[in-house]
Amino acid sequence: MTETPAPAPRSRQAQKQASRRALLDAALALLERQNLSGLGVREVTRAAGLSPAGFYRHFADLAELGVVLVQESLANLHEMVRAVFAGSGDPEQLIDRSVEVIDAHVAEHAAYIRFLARERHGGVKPVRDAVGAELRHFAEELAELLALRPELAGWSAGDRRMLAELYVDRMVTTALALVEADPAERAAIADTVRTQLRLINLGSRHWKAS
Amino acid sequence: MTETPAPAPRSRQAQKQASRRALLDAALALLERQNLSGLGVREVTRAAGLSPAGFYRHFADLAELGVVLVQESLANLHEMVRAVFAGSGDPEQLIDRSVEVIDAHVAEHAAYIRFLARERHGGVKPVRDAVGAELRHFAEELAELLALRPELAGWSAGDRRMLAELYVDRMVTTALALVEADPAERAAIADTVRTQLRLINLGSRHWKAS
DNA sequence: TGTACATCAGTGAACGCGCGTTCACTGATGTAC
DNA sequence: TGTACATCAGTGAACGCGCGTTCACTGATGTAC
Repeated sequence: MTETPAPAPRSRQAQKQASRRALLDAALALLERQNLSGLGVREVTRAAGLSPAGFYRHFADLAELGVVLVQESLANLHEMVRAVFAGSGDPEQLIDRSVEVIDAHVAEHAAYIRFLARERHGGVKPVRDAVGAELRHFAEELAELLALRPELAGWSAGDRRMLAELYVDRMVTTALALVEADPAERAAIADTVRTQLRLINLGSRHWKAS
Repeated sequence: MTETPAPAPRSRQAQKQASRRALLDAALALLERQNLSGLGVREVTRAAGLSPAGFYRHFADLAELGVVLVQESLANLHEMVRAVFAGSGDPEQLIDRSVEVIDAHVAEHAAYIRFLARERHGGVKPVRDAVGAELRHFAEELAELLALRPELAGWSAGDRRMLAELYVDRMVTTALALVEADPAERAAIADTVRTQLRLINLGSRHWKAS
């Protein structure tokens, strides 16, 4: 019989980080099946392997934990959209690439997407506000990227912003639809959104800035 | 001193209806500030003026009550959209009228709209499914109405459905944005969606059915 | 019209339960000398 | 390197509380004769 190795001593900081991570992960997993407002402190600590009181070493309450999850959910969104726009410039290719990226992102981070869908209009105000602020920020970023595109030269800032919101909204809705769909439906959803984005692109090509 | 009039005797049926209505209204009011999954039976009966046990004379649980609220939320949607399409045919006027109707509807039924927003992706499956089914039904109805429009003659059923989903989605998102906005922002939101719908309309005019 | 019985929406008390939060504590990690 | 003290993440017990649900009941409404 081999001996169980003595537990490697961990720095206090690293140990605390690990517990915090465990709480966040446990909460995220539990939130796949319920709302944040239905979640309990004891439920989370039980799943994370801590005592109930341990929770308060990391967060004042579940809303605070929720806001952290919102930030994590949207953290890599910005690099994603920049990556899409960095490539070749044909709008058709851009649309295809966007949909691919969304599809891959949803597959990889399903729990985060579901969480955002639940809490975007959910009953916990600080979390709801955090989601709203992040999405607005995201639309701004997209509007800036649209300003660089030759086919939109001469558009007013307001019109660019309007178009950015239209795109963001379509993408968000698609992500939510994908995460709740069974695998068989996903290809059809992706097809539909591709067509819709093409139609929007067609409209913007014929748009006359007022 | 005038006498308090003796309480008018109510039929049992009418009395039961009134209690049921009180439960639904109390729940709807409470749901403006929280999720269905955070709502309690005792909380609802307290607000409705019944004893906790009284709840079970009307509903098996809160999910059942929630499904009824979903149906009520969307009940007059269909006549609304038919009324919009029944009028004069110019697409621009149609867009203006649609936005006006949404705006008025949101103002009048804010609590129902907020409820739908919360529970569309919420943690109570029967309710979530009910919302999804109703919105799908709504998109189908719109697709049928689009089939009658001369400017879309020759479109495939699939493309009409795609366009209907795009419109429905934009309208739903707008309704949710309006209900959460303060009055000062509402005009700007309505302006933005009008512009977006015009752009989509422009795209569909140049759409070549494949 | 009057009387005797049936119905059933709503009650109030009771149950066991899991909740959020607090508290003094423990013991491993970290630090000063 | 060794020793004495400080820190503080995590514990376990305790608290009071409101919850969902059940139950036998009450009394007004409804019905049969």
